[in-house]
Amino acid sequence: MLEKTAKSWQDRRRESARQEILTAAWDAAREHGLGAITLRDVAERVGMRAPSLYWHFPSKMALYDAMFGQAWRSCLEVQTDLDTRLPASPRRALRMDARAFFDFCVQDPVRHQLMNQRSIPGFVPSAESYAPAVEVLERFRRLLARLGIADDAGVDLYTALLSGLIDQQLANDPGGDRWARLLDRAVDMWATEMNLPDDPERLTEEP
Amino acid sequence: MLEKTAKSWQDRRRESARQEILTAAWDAAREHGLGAITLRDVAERVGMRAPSLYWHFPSKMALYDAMFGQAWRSCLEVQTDLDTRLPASPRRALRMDARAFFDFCVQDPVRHQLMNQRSIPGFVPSAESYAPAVEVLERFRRLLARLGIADDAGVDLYTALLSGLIDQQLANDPGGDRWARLLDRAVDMWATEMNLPDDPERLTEEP
DNA sequence: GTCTATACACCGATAGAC
DNA sequence: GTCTATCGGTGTATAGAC
Repeated sequence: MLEKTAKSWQDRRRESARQEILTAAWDAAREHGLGAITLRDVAERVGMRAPSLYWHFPSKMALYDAMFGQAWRSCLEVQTDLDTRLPASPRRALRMDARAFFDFCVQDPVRHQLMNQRSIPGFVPSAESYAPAVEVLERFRRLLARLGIADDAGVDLYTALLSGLIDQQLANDPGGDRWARLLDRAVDMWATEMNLPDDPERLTEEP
Repeated sequence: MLEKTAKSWQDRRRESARQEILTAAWDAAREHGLGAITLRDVAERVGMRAPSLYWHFPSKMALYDAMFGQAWRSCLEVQTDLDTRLPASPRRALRMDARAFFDFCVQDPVRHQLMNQRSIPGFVPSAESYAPAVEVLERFRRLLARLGIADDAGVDLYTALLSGLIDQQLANDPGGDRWARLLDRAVDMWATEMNLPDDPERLTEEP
């Protein structure tokens, strides 16, 4: 059992090196733009030469892929941490959930670009890196199911609304709150469209 | 007077060359991705060498900028052409207007990426190229004003909703209609939020 | 005026020495 | 593991052909 999970000294050292490279890559992306990362720049930030990175990552795309997975795993963690703290009121729970996702995305524009836009030509996330993204959406579906909403089209409408607010905020008012302050109103508008009861604590009950 | 507007033979020839290069650039972008355009590829498509492009465009960014302006001018043309054909019913007018914009964006993913996402590191549209984009939004504000809506926050909510539907359609169901078929429902949801009357032909009249 | 040839610095990636 | 050396390809500047 231990042999399976325990990591050797080499493995941990290797993992730490990978992590250092990833951090440097995020820094480079935030400084010069996601699509403007260069391996020479990343290598210099960790005190290496560019070819040495190839021992840790098989290609530049693999580096992007690791960043993608890291971002979505971080997002999933934020969302699951929220599960225990959601209020009983459906609308208030929705508002808090939306706010958490909105803030997470707006907080790091470059991360959001990698997570939610296909802007790197030729980059396609691996199944492993994509898994936490699927899990985030699945978790949200379960939340809605608990609120009595199982309308798939309604969920699609919600994702469009939320991602639209995030994109507009980042594209047209970065650092501001012009769309951030519309979030509650948007969620309520959608909740009304979904026939979610207005305020009471209890969930809707189908006849 | 004629001297002012008429174009010399050289000007027209130059304009035609620029247009040929732009078309080749669009082709290259659709084939390899917007951010993966190379000047050598574009030049080859028009039967030139890469450095020759520099007589027509001062830089690669200027090429992107011309494409950006072309895309938004085309979008503005589609929208203004619509003005004369909008139905009297506010909701039906809104639905038709939204559909025209949605279709225009979804019809060409690469064009949409250039118009509405900041995915090319270092590219910032010039004031001249940005002007028709502003005009499209202004025209929409005027349309809403005619419908009795002057709520700026409401307009922001609308742009978020519409752009969100477009992005989701392109990102998660390219070539399909999973979000396209939600468009009317979304517009109606927003119209209700804006207290737009349900069906009658006449516009709302403020006291 | 319109384009080509040449050149340069930088890119991702590979081979092989240590 | 990390290095040096190197490859083909990139955007771009410039000199000069016609």
